[in-house]
Amino acid sequence: MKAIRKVSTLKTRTARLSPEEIGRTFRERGLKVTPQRTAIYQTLIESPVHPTADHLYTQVKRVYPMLSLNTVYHTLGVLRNAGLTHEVNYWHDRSQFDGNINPHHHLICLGCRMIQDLTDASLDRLTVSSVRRTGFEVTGHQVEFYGYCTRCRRRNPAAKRKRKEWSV
Amino acid sequence: MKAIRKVSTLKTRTARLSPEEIGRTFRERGLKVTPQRTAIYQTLIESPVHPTADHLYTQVKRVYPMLSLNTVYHTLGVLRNAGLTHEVNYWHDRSQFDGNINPHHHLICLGCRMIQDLTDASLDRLTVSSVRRTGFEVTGHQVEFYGYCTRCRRRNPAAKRKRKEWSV
DNA sequence: TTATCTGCAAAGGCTTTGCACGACT
DNA sequence: AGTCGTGCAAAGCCTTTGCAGATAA
Repeated sequence: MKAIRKVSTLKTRTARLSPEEIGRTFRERGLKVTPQRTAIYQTLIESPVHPTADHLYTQVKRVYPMLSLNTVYHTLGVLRNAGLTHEVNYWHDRSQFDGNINPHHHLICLGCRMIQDLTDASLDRLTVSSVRRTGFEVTGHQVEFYGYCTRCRRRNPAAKRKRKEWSV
Repeated sequence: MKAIRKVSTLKTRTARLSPEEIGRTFRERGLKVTPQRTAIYQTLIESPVHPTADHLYTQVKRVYPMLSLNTVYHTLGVLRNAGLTHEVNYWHDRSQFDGNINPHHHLICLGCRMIQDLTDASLDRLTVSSVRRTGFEVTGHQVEFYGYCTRCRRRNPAAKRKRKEWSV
């Protein structure tokens, strides 16, 4: 596989939605509309940095000084369950280690959290030409495939699957 | 880009090294050779599941009942600094959220931990044919490019870079 | 011998849970 | 009115730090 030549874009600023649009989004998904929740979501989608809970807390607290960190966590959980946000590092609750130091990729089961190595020379050669223009120096890359392993599929077919809190 | 047709392999069992080979590996890198360390590393590289610290602790404790969890963490840190292991989810110390729910990929700065969105239709279409044979049902995927952002490169050129504890 | 490793204990940081009050539908 | 959200507090979990004794080079 050669370098990817298709158009790709780096997003430096995300969507800006009005509070009204956010309220509509919430109601569509059956979420109550509150000022804190609206502010947290707005801050999240406008942030270019994939903020932490504490980051959002600090930002939104400027507008709502009574805000508690707990509410931020709770709200993020609600947004996640509603499919309005993803956790970038959703396995944050524990570190996992990989003794394979050769380039490789991962198959990640969303059911049982199993991570399996995938070796594929084509994936090893992925590049994105547009990145070079941005000044970002790429030193490596890795592809993650998400899904369900055989055992989890047997135990829990797609039809009856519940969205796990850590799913993407 | 079409489905990748090159040979790819799923690793179900990892390397098996003798204690002597492990000892040599350690000495080559200036690490002391101890029974616990050898056992932890051997368990790590033989594990197909990308174990957690606790997982390794439980396993190795069967052979060395006096083993402490602290030693496992310390050893993993040493192995990581020596380049003998990577942390799969090296941002485990905090959750980060992404308000962009469209398919996209990430540029991750190992210097400042910045995560930037990368939209690229070609990357969106990646598939690995060999996965289908294994019974793993892929529901999504994502590419992570690691490296250094412009600011970190200016502040800390490649030549003087120290390996951060969270680097891959 | 000397640097470093191990194990115990305690601390630290982030996240979740429980509960009462308040707000949204 | 009823359900759900918010804020405070406390607990929980994982990981790191500090230190004394033990071990490898």
